[in-house]
Amino acid sequence: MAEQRKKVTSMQVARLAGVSQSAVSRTFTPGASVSEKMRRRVLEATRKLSYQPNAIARSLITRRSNMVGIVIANVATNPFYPDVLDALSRRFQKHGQRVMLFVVTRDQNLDDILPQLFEYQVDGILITAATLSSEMAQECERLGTPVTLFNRYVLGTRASWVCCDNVEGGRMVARVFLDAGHERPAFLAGSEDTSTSVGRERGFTDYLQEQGVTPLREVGDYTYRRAYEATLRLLDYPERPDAIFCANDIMAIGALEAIRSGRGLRVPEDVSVIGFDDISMAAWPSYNLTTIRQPVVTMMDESVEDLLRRIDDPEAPCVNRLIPGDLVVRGSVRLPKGMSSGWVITKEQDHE
Amino acid sequence: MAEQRKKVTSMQVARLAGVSQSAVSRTFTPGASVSEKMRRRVLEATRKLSYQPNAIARSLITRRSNMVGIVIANVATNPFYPDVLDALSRRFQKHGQRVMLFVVTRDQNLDDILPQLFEYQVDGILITAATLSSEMAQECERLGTPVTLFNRYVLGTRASWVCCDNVEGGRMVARVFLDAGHERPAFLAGSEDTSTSVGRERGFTDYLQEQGVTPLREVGDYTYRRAYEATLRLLDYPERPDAIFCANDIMAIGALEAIRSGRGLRVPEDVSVIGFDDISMAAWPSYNLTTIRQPVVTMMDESVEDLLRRIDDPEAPCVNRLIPGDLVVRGSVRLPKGMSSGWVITKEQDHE
DNA sequence: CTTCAGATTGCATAGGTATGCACAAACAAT
DNA sequence: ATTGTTTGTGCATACCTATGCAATCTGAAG
Repeated sequence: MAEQRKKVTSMQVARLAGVSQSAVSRTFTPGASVSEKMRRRVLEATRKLSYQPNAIARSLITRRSNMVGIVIANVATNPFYPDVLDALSRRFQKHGQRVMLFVVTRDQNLDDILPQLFEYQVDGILITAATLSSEMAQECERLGTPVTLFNRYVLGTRASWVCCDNVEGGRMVARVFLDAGHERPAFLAGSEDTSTSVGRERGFTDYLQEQGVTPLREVGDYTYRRAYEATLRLLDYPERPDAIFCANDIMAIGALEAIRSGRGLRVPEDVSVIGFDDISMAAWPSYNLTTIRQPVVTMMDESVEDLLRRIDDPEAPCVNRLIPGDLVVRGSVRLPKGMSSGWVITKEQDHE
Repeated sequence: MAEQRKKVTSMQVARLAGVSQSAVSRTFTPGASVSEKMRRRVLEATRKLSYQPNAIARSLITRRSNMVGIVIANVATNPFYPDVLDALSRRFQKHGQRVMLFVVTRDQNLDDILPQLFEYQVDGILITAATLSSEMAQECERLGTPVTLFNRYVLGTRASWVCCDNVEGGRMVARVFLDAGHERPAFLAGSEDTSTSVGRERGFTDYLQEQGVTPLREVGDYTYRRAYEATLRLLDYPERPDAIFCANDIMAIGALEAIRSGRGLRVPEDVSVIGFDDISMAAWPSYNLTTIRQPVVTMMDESVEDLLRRIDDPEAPCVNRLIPGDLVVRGSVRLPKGMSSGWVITKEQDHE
């Protein structure tokens, strides 16, 4: 095998096989019309030259890059998202789409990220844990690039979104707290500007208000550290809270650590804690965290399926899905009568 | 602004501005020769049409895709890697390289992944936590695509690698155990086929053997769950180990949980535990894990810098860097005389 | 006014592949 | 043998941008 520095092209393969360049192309195009004999000759020459089709050139002419953009935030701070990224990316790979990845910070503006995706002619964009400005949504629409939001939503734009029902999740938590006899619940918010934190808070607070209770409140910014500090502040209130709902699990774990190690209190005897997500750490014995489980598999299935469908058919309608989460009962919460640890309670079920 | 479904090209911009297509191209090529007047006219037309250069077409002619491939394993099972992915991807973005991501399983063969990267003409490849077959290494070399391995190494191929000094890390751990008076150390291996686990074990075991001690051994496969189970087995040995070195932190945490919650023993009174990586969870009060800190910032800086350099200059030599890690002393280990929790001990320092 | 250097611009082509179209070949049905 | 049908092949072109080269322009020096 000769030393070849230059890239080998379909033309060279064609020459070696004594056929036209079209024949080579067709050999690598599924469904194209090629005789078995020709295919064999082409593949033989391909092997000899170690030819590799050039996807860039193909994309240029087919106007299909077979790349999707994934934009994701919090990948390093919230264990929920590595799981999501892993699974999403595998699903796309399986369907023959390569992934162009952009890692952003939560507050970063996507207005300088999306243009880069457009430059590379991605077939679709999946945005996770970040928000789409309405100008950018409009730009996507103008270019005909489908966008799907995972765990965020936007109204009034032609974008799909798949989201856990945060409001209902918040309500479920409030109800458990009250049913267990807690009197001074608190909410530990994530990032103020995220629809997830806002939704979870609204469900939680609304339900409590309906029952005449007003929760305390601190902000943990969706990080372990800020949640730890915020929890210490909560515990120093004159009327110390006896139950804390944290807007995600990683904050709930920060809260647990602060309660036990920072203030020497016990969970759930002194303070109950409930989180949101059901990351795998939540089940570890040290935390044994009660939480709202995001229906993450369904969410991923639906968002990937939606994006692929809209790539194939630009006229396909957008999907807006709100999927309920389940309450997973573990040891970090004082139990209401008739409820046991290990239960998984869905919205429909009643537990009284 | 008119409804335009079709993609707008540099040709249309040129027409509107009354200039040649070359002028448009030069306007968007840094360092090209364009007068200020012309540039203004082109930008004006660009704005009017919302023109966006097509990176695919550009790549085709420049033979530079400005994309690097990142191949990563374990992203969902080991919190160390989301951190790495996050940081690597940001670094590449900052240097104007887009990231094409492939998430693989540890044991997955890269032989069907790398060709996909070649198809897309990536300028370079960074492989993390996965191994490169020698045929593939050769293929990369033939194509002139630089490859850098992060936390793995291969010998005898033209690939760079940047790696923590696993052997030396293992030795440091062995030494701490013996200095603290432990008599029945054990090693909890990661995946048998990874150079990281093998290296850490060799350093650990060799040092112990030199001192006449043979450690027990189980396999935790680099996952929390398997490590939990493996630790239970270790603890059931007739001669129960009094110190366990886990090949990474997530396994060490699994071990801690198994020791405490699974068997009701105390750490470090009954069993000392040391991990490897220093993920952020290691510092959480519940674990307070002594560990070998991977010099991850240096490792990332060097591997990114290496890859970018070799992209710019194909003749640049490969880099093979073995960077020592530091021992971070926390509460999960019985302390040798004269050593305190909170210390960070580097290889050079002596601690006796 | 002439000359010349330097800056700017357009022309034409290249980069590697896919595909419509026309044509050829093979084959079946009369 | 003739016609019609199906299948396979090649030619030529399109996709969109970057760039070498020649042509033109600008302005300063002589």
